[in-house]
Amino acid sequence: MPASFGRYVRRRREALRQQDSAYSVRQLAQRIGVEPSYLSKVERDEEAPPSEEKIVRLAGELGEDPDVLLAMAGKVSSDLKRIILARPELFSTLIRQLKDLPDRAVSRVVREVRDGKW
Amino acid sequence: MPASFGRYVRRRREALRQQDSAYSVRQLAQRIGVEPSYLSKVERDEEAPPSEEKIVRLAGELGEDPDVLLAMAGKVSSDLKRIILARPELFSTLIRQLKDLPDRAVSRVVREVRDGKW
DNA sequence: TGGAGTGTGTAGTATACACTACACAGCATG
DNA sequence: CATGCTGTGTAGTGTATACTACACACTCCA
Repeated sequence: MPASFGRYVRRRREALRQQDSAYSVRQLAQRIGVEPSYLSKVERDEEAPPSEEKIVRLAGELGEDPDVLLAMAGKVSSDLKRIILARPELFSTLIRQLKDLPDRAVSRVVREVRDGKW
Repeated sequence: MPASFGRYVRRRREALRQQDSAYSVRQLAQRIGVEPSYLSKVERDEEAPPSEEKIVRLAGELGEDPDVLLAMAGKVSSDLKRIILARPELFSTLIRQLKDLPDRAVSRVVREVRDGKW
């Protein structure tokens, strides 16, 4: 099973808290715009992960990649969705083709596209 | 604006209905597993599109690409989601890179990956 | 002319999502 | 010893999702 969202957030927050008292549940909750008790429950996986917007803000505060944090919450960023929805046949085919390729191969595609004259 | 989900389904169903009386609201609804009145409202865009499962069955009945029909409903197939969620950094980067490339270029990537020795 | 099939209107429901509001106990420190 | 901060428990809320159940009017045709 993948590391749970809440557990992961709690670890990150507590790590930052060592250096910076601004990372209490209360203060962090305030900065991302939720109630402390809610964040507390989320961190203990007693509540489901919050909305995309809050997760993105959380990622910002924790210095994490929003896409990765969203993934831990089982969500795909809505901007990625929009890209796929704009050309569903193309992207569906491509993504399914890449499904079983190793990371190295996918990375290579990423690089080729970035550098390339496609 | 994109063709609405309901309108599109209705057109498809009515087209098939010309040749085959099995494409009444009632019969089609039964085959996909919903109430006729619900399908009727969906087709008139009075109700939001149904769940992924029903849309996939609908696509099957109408001879449409499930991914395309799902896209019209603003949904990304859950199996695609799972693929992305398994490797969020990689797929997020790739998809964003492909965002502004023309269809031709994306198709080319699709072909290269299909044929290629990646 | 009545029985089957057509689409549709009204009303209601169960579940999930994404939270808030408030209270409370424990610790620390000035 | 009280003030302030820590995390957390309980209860409730508004909105969306994804439908069902039933009834009604109309048309076709045997």
